Amino acid sequence: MAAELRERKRLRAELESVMGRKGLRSTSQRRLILDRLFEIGEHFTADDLIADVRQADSTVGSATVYRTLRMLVESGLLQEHRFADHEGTRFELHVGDKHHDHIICMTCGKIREFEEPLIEQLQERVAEQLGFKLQSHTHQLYGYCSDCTPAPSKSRSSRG
Amino acid sequence: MAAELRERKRLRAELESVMGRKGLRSTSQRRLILDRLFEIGEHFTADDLIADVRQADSTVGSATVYRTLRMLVESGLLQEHRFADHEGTRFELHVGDKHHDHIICMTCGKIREFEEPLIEQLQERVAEQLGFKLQSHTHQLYGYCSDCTPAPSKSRSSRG
DNA sequence: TTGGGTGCAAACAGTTTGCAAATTC
DNA sequence: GAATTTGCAAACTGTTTGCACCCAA
Repeated sequence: MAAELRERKRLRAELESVMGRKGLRSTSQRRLILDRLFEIGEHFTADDLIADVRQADSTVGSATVYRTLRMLVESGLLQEHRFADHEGTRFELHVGDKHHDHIICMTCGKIREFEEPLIEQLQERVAEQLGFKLQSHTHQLYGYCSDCTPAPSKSRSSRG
Repeated sequence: MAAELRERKRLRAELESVMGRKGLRSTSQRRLILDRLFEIGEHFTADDLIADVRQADSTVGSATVYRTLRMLVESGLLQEHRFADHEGTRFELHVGDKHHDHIICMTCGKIREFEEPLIEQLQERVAEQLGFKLQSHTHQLYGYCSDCTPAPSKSRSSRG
């Protein structure tokens, strides 16, 4: 969609301004990393991004990519996720105030997003009942997508 | 509660039987690890357990504890959690079919449990709508408990 | 010119693994 | 006695850090 493209441009502009304000410099590495990152889009790992960046410039060090990722997370432009139990951290562009959670296929690893305002409401209520001021949450569903049959055995129960 | 004690005994018995069936042996290390694990109860890390076990027997190797933990997770007796983004894995006894999720205080780290059947229902519906067969989920809320004031700055948005 | 940024290699945390010796069945 | 389990140390994965050099502002 065109809206998404516009959104990306806005994000990039916003980022430039954030970096400017913080006195962070615009280097060729950072520009390249951002290009690739906006291209990949969603749910990539640091390794994914490193490989991708190195295809364009094999001299970029992984530390630079890690440092840039951390900077972007701290600037609020990226979100970190730790999906299924032993995968590494995955990153995702944090677009405006829009919020969604994820459902992940246990066979093929496909990740779909969902929004459910009712769940969010209930979360507020639960927090309130326990005397907490809710700030954020993580919520992932795991299952089998329509393309995948359940793995033969290994029944799984929910983990909260 | 007495019910909990009974439940522990049942769990232990169940475990013995599972181990028996799998041809796993009952060693002094495993018995000690189980004792301490049932004592600690919930939301402990591998390190917590290792320290605790070593207080009783300083010769137990950490590999043994890790191996035992993995065995217990695979037997379905323990659940693994990865709470806030950069903490290590935490373990919890998996009691029967009872299920709960967690809310974590961002200041003091306190963990409270909650159950919300409506949320579980909505999760089913969401999965169905996306063509997934739901198998499990992780769901954590983050906020400030009644004993803790919000940290001065650092506003946080939700992460799914 | 000067502070931030870079690549490299080493450090790091948490966890797993190879192996010879010890233990359980 | 055969097979499993152990402790140790080394390996491994994902990530961070120290440092000398480099470069954008």
